[in-house]
Amino acid sequence: MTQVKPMRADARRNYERLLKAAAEAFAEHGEGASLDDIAKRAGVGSGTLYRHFPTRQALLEAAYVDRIEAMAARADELAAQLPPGEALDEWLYEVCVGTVQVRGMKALLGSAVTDGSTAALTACGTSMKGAAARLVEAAQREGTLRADLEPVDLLRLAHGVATASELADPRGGQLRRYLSVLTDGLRPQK
Amino acid sequence: MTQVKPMRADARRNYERLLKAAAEAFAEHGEGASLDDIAKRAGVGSGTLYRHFPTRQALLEAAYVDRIEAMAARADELAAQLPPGEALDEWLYEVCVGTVQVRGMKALLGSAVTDGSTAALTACGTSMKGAAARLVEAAQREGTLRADLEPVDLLRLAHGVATASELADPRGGQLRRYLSVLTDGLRPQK
DNA sequence: GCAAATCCGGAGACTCTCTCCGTATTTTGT
DNA sequence: ACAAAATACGGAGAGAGTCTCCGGATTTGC
Repeated sequence: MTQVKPMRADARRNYERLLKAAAEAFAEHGEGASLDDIAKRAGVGSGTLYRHFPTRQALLEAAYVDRIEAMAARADELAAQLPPGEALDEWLYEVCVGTVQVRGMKALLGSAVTDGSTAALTACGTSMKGAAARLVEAAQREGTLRADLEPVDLLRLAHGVATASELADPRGGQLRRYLSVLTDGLRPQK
Repeated sequence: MTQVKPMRADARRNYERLLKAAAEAFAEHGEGASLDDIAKRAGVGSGTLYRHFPTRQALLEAAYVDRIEAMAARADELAAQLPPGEALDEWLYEVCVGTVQVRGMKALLGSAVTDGSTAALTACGTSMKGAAARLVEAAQREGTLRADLEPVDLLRLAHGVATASELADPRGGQLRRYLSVLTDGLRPQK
């Protein structure tokens, strides 16, 4: 699923530089980092940036695919070593931590689970939904997760908890407490 | 707690016009509406806008105080006609609906419950926290609400649920379902 | 090595925010 | 009623970003 035609050498070089510059800039200034500034850091014209990454989302995603894939992979690790319900809880926690700690991640994960967004069919959205689906199915089978929720619902709710926790403390000090409300609410009620 | 010195006549007139224009613009374009455009709609120079409302938050708050106060008052109405736990649930639902339906409200309520924000001590923040506090205390006394949550925590969590629900559907179609996860999680667990 | 294909750069047109200060309006004092 | 003092107005313009456009530079294929 790589380029049909391989990229021209200079194009590939600039692409890589942009990715590196973007990662730095997003880490430093958050999702709102200046795009022209990223181009400058990469030693590239702004036209080049916009050609490779037509939207901020596209750049954000390209800069963070690795982390996203790691998160998704982590779901299976947890599934292998914990009972389904606990695996899900722990995974949601880790997702929230990533959302809160990695600047720019929130916007990316948010748009990945936004219904109707053109970004809905992005790679990272697919990975995360897939990972969530595996945990969700197991937990529902086990009976420790309400049956009326789909994988994407959990991702959205986790996003909401991360948001709430940022209101209290940008560094996530309240995350565990807020998340526990969510995880309690995820259990089937008698 | 009105102006110490009464405002000059033209100042008051412009203030009112700005408020009306702002309400329209926020309703139309959301919290990000152009401020210069609001000034233009009001038939006023941009300097005048910034003099009356130094920040976007200030304008947002001034434009929506009424609604916020109504929300806060609604808490007491509900408390008077429902058992504490249900009153709280219903109030949270109404707050979320307002958050989702009234464009610009989300930003306002969000900053009102943000710790460390200078906006933390705004009038609307105070009203909402006060209203929440009354419901929370009653519900905790009754034993239908976890003891480890403060009023402001609930406002933040509601904000998170509203956010999650917007990811699914900007018109709030999933709000009830998502909120039910929160309200279930708010019960003390055995 | 050369033509064709591809990609680059950055000027520039827009949009938005926010400040500054000469000018205009209102209020006050008599 | 009128001048002086107090107060408020307005909009030009600086600054920061976004995003496009296309003449010119690079790379590739042969």
